Order: sequence, then structure tokens, then C-alpha cells
Amino acid sequence: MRELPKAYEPAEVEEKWQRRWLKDGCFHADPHSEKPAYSIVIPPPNVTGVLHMGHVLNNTIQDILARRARQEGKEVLWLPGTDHAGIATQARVEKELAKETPPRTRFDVGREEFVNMVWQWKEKHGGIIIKQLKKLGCSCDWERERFTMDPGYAAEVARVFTELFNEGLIYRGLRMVNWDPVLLTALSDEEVIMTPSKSKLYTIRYRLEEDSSRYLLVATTRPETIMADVAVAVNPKDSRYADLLGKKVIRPLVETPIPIIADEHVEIGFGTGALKITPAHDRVDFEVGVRNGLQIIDVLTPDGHINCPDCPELHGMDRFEARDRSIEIIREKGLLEKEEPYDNNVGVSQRSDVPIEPRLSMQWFLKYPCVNEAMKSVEEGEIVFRPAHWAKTYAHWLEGIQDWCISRQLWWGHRIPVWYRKNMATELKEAVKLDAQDAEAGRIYVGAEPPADPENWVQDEDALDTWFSSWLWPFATMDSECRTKFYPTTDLVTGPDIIFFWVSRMIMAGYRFAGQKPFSNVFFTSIVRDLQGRKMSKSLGNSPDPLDLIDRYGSDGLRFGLMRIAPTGTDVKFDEKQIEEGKNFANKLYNAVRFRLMQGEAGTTPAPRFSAVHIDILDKLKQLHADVATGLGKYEFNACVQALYAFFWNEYCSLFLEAVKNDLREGADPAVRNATLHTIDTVLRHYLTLLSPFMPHITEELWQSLGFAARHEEKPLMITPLPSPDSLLQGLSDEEVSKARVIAAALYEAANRVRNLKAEYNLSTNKNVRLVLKPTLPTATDIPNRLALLSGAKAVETCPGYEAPKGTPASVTPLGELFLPLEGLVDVDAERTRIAKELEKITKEIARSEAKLGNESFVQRAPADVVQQEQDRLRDWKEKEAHLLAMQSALS
RNA sequence: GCACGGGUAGCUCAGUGGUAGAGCGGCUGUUUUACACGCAGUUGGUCAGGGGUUCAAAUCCCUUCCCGUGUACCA
Repeated sequence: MRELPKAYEPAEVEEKWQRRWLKDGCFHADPHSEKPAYSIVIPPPNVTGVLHMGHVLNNTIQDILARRARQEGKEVLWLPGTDHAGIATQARVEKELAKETPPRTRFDVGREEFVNMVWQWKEKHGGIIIKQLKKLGCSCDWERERFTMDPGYAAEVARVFTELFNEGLIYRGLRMVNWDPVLLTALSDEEVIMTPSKSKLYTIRYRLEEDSSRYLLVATTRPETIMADVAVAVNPKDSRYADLLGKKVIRPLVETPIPIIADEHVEIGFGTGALKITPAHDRVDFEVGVRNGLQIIDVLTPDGHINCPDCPELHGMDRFEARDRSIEIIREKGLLEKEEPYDNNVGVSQRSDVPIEPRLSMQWFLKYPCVNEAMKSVEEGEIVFRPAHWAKTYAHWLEGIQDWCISRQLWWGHRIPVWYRKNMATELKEAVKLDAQDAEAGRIYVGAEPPADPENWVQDEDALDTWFSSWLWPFATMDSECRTKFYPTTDLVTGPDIIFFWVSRMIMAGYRFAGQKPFSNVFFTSIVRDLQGRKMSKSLGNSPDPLDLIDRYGSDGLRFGLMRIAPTGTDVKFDEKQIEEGKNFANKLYNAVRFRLMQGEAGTTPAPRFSAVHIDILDKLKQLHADVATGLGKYEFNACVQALYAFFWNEYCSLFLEAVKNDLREGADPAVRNATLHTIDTVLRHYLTLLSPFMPHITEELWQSLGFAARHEEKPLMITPLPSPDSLLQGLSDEEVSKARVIAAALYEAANRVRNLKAEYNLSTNKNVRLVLKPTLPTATDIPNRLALLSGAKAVETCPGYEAPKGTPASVTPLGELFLPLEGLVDVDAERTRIAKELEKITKEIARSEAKLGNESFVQRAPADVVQQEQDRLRDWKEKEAHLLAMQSALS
């Protein structure tokens, strides 16, 4: 036992324990262990990433689960790692290149060299987030850190690709995809965010070929693609245009006759009922074009500029500039009927934040495997989603599932393991569809290993979507030994924003490639927002830096504070005040232990003599055990933390400790002193263990300071088994416990009454007043003394026949009537007013209670115990009223 | 449009049918030897509005309004 500074300073302590845990191998998972397995795989953060609040929330929860599982005697694997994050990482290095003088692009550098540069960048800067997670205290098995481009992992990705290809689920096809004109790659549907935007709807005159004085009105938001129009479509049922079908109109830009066709897709009621068909630049138009055998004219370059030499005014211009310019031209030609403001949804690239272009392009696609298994597993509860409502979102996505565009025009990532026969390269490049049959025919080669005769083959240039490697994460990170013990994993903790990107795909991959579900429970965290409810983002600058928060409040403070406000709903509004509360709580805990350390050892002789307050706090501790267990079982972390906070701050510190302080003063009865010290030690031992998963560092430090480690062979707290709550009240009957509970509650209630009374008489809290108790509840003699201590009184005299001087302030408490004799300060009027006020409140309660009990249907229909409860309540109020009335009459 | 989540004290949120709660903030007092990152007291609510079920509704049902999220889209 040693002296500690007055305020808790987390920085050094946290670092010390993080080192020590690693040194002792506390986080390491042993696949040969006999203990039951518990496992989580971390949602791998981007290797380029830096820790943000979402990570903190997410990983704190995982850490709590992992640490608690260790305490429960399980063999725990929490497997960490990072994701290569194709686009994000490549963009990062490209940005560096662009900063050089002269600026360079990846094309200047060349593929091989560029990929080398990214690897170098990764080695140098890629570990930041791992260090940050360690600073948060995450108890991952760092020896098993994985990267989605580790050699073994890459082999698994290629194997999976090959298998799916051979099965016919992967094919290459010419299809309309979401094209990112900045990043110059295709994207999956999930990477496109539909964003409402203010644009304009232009109505344009398309002259009839046969009679240039007549025209057809066509509404469009994209006049810059008019040169690519190949038809104008109307609904076949639209009588207005029936006579025009088969005739031609003149395209207003690059004037050429194009046919008027009929297609069901056109809505009669919308716009003018005539739709320009631009198959190269619109998904739906493309389908209309296919249905009607129309040609495709592409007038956009991959980077979103106009490519149309026949229209020199627009050729080479950026697509948005061209939009304005094209309208000017049309207006000059007298062909603009009108323009009006229009709200529509524009698909925006999640990655580069620019509107995507629908673009016809040769890409690789996957027909998802095991869709039915994936759907059934969640539906039937083999995999449990929490909160449960996410299951609906998941099911909805699966029902409408579309083939996944898995190729990306990137260099950083897993290169597509497909090779084309050199002498057929051109022919294959043009092939509208390639699949398993082409491999059988020897035109292409697909495999985890390059072909045996590489000189005859050319590998596909594209890389795979990052998620095509992440979806294998739960098993591709494990060797067979590890899989045997830890797969399927127990819990997955992640954000609902990646339910489609990642969670659902992992489920399918798990069933398809590991033969089993990847995890049993998925806990979806809330999304951390700022106080205005906005998403945390770099551009808004509303995202606090967790490292800064750790510096100021400690990792434990941050974790605890965040858990206090982490609800189970959709989002959590981040308020730094809450983190400050976490720190304050750490300080409270620290000081409570400091107080214990100032007391010296508890003795075994004389035998401890326990009072109601001792039994009561142990009883509450037992309840806390249950509350934490229940909360964790339901993944209600905020409930756990609230219970832990309230027990310690309110029950233990404010009530119990304050009630027993005199037991520790010099000259106190040694038997009572022993009881108090034993109780304090028991509470602290249990409490630190219960709190440890939430605040691992400070609890560990205090565990050591208190010398508890010595009794556990110097083991760190984090691997000390959870003590059983059953030992807490051993040797006591239920009756004794509940009696203690009643007495302690009465004591604390009485203390409150006295404090109220003192405050009302403007007696400062430390004013040593004298109290007289006319007891109604029989108690041991220590109780009045504890009451004196709690309420800041010099002494409480127990005096059954006390006759109070007129005007003595008094209060009715569960212990009995309490009087506050104020020598020379008696103010009869004041006391009368006070009692009247209290009586008013009570009268109201009585009236309400009586009304309720007077209601026959209540008495008849409500359950007996509810009625009984109400009757008890009324009796209590009435008793109190009687006392107050007696006091009142004594005043007159 | 459809689906889901939410609306409770000034703020952040608990509260799944039986006396409306916590923390913060505000105000008042207090430096009492664990803690001023503290202690004590106090203030503050038509539980978004309306209707219904029930002996009893913040809680269950219907409906309207507002906020958020996802998803589908017609130029």
C-alpha cells in the first residue's frame, strides 16, 4: 500500500499496462486450448485510415466482449488486421505523385513500379491505425495481424475467383456499369449514392423530317448527350403520337434524322410523353436500344469530356460545361421550348464524390453464391442480428440482388487471375461474353497460379473490387488449426452502413467456401454523429480526433464515456461532455481506492461485526453482477455502464462509504472496523473485475495498488476469472438480507430528509446540529450514529418519548420522526409553512391513491399485487400525514 | 414512392401497461483529511399533436406532423 497522487493521470498508466499485457501474452489465442472458444474478427480498417469515432465505438465494444469472455474462462481470439482498400490507397499514392514537380500520374510511372510504390507507402504509413487501436487498449491477438493482400490471403482470393468462375458464376460481359470519370474505374451499385440535386429540365423541339415547321417536344436533363440520341420513343398507347410512329425527327445537335419508336417504358404522363433515347449514356435507354435494335453512339470520353468531332462547339468540353453550352446552341437555333427547375436524384460516386456516368463497358461480374442459405440463416435465427430490425434491410437487399461488378480499373489490389491467349488477344478483347466455356476451349486461362507457359498468355489488366477480398475475412485470415478452433466466429461488431458491402457478402462466402456461417451474432453499432445530427466527416471538420480525446481524458475515459451514450438505436450524438464524465468517473474510482489505501490492513480478530449497511452494499453488488451479465447478454452496453456507474458513485461512494467512515477513525470498535474493511475489499475486488472490460487500464492499476494481484499469483486482472456473486452473502438468510436492505434504505432516506431540512433552514452542510429521533423502526445502535455522520449532525439521540419544543423542525422518516432542535432559532411560522407545504403534497397523493382504490373496476380487475401495492402506498402516505398533522397541531 | 428508426427536462439520453428517471447544464450553499474531475440541496416535463383499446397508456392500436437512415425511381 502506498501514497498516490490526488488526481488520476491516465497517460502513463495506460501505456504501462498495454506493454505489460503484450509482454505477458494476455491477448494471445491458443488454438490447442481446452477452453471453449470465443472469437471475433475485427472489421479491418483501411490501411490508409486513421482512427475516427466510429472505430472507437466499434472496437471498444469488441474489446469489452473479448475481455469479458476471457474472464468467463473462454479461449479468446480477437483477430486484427487491415484492408488494402484499393481505391483509397491507390488515390493516396497518386496524390503524392501529383505533388511532385513535374507532377506525375501512375501512367507515367508504369504498373509494376507504381504497385511497388504503394507497397512502400503501406509499409511506411500503413500501420498508423493499428498503433491507434493499441492505444485504445484493444486486446487483439496482434501476433495474428492480417492484411487483405498477404500472400496467403491473395492465394485464397484467387482460389475463390477460380472456383466461382469454373462454376459459371463469374463471367465477363459488356454491360452498362457505374463509371467514375475521375477515378476512371467501374463501381458496384453499392458504391453509388443517389443524391437529390437541383437541376433543370429542358424541353427541346425535335423537328419532323418531313415537315420542318412541325416538331416533337422532348424533355431532358442531359442536353449534352443529344448528339448520342439515336431515337425518340413514345408509349405505344399514347394516341397523341400514334400517327408519328415510324416517322423521323431531326436530332437538334449534329443534325441527322432519327426514328420515332414505340416503347412501353415511356410514361405517357411524364414531361411531354416523348423520350430521347441515348443508349450509350443511360441505363434504361440502353435497354430500350437493345429491345429496338438501335445503334450506340458514345459521345463521352472516360474522364467525362465530350468526344464528338462532328460537333466542334462541344468537342473536348467537360460534361457540365457542355450541358450549358449545348443549351445555348439550341436556344440560338430556336429549338428550346422551355427550361424549368427540376429536382432529381443523381448517382454520385462514394469514392470521388462526383456524379457517375452510366457507361457501356467490359467488366467482370459475379452471380452471388448461396443467396438462399444467406437469406435463411438470418430469417431462421442461425445468425442473429442486433438490433433485430436490420434483418429486414438485409432481406430486402437479398431479394433484389443484382450481379456484382467485381472488376476495377485499378492497379492496387488483387489482379484478376485471368489470362488471355496471346494470339487471340484482340478477338477476346471484343468478345461480348466470356465464361467457363471459353476456359474449357483453351481461349482463356483462369487459375490461382499463372499459366505454365506464360509467354503465350496476357493477364487481364484489371484488379478486383476490394470487397471481393474482404468478404473472405472471417476464414481467409485463419489457418486450418485456427479455423478448427475458432470458426465460425462468435460475434461480429460493425456499422450498419456496410451491411451490403460486407456483412451479407461474408455470410454468402462463409456458406460457400467455409461450409458454415461466418459468425453467430452480428451487433450493428450506432453511427456517431455530431450534436447537430450530422455525420462525422473530414470536410465538415466536426469529427473529433480520438487520439486527442485519449490525451485529454484517457483511453478508459473515452471508452467509458462513449459507452454511456451508445444507444442501441440508429445513431449516437457525440457530446464531448460525456467523455469528460468518463474521465471524472475514472478519477472517482481512483480516489475511492486511494481512500481505501489510507486505511491499512483489515484484521481477522476480533471477528468482524457486520451491520445492515455492510450487508446492504453486498446485496447491491450481487445485483450489479446480475445487471452487468444481463446487459452484456443483450448487447446493451449503455445499460451495463449505467449500472456500473450508479452502483459505484451513488450506492458505494455517496451512501455506503459515507455511512461507514467513522468505523475507520481512531478509537472505533475494531470488530466493526474489520467488518467495514472486509466489505470494502470485497466490493472493490468484485467491482474492479466487473468494470475491467470497460475500463481495462485503471482497473488493472488499482488492482495492483490494492495488492489484489498478490492473492492471484501476480496475474494481471484482465486474465483473472470473474468472481462468483454467490459467495457474497454466504451464511445469511434471505430474511436477514432483506431486513438489512430495509434498514439501510430507511437510514439513507432519513439522512436525505435531514439534509433537506437543514437546507431549508439555511444551515450549511457542515453545521454540526443535534438531532433527536423518535424511532418507529427498530434498528441496531450503530444506525443513529451512521445517520449523524451521513447528515452532518453532531449526534443523533434516540428518545422514544421526546416532546419537541414548539416549532422544532421535524421530518417523518422511515426510521421514525426526526427533530432538529435549534437552540434560539425556533421559527414557528416557518415550520408551520414548511409542514403545510409537505402536507399539501401528501394530501394530493392520498387523494389520487384513494380515487384509484375507490374505483371498483380497478380493485376487481387489476392484479392482486398491484392493488396490494396501492393499498400499502396509501397506508404509508396516511401514516405520514398523521405524523405531520400531529406536528402541525403541536405548533398551534 | 416504399421500408425502417426516432420525437420524453435547456442539452444528451434511459424508461415495453401500474407513483415520469439519470448525467450534464442552471441556481443556492460548501474548500468537512478519498475525490472541487468533489460534496450537499434545488430548479426543470400537456412524454410531438389528435383519436382509440384498457380499471390503468410515455409504453399497445390507428392517424397526422416533424427529424434521420436505407431503398426504388420518369426523361
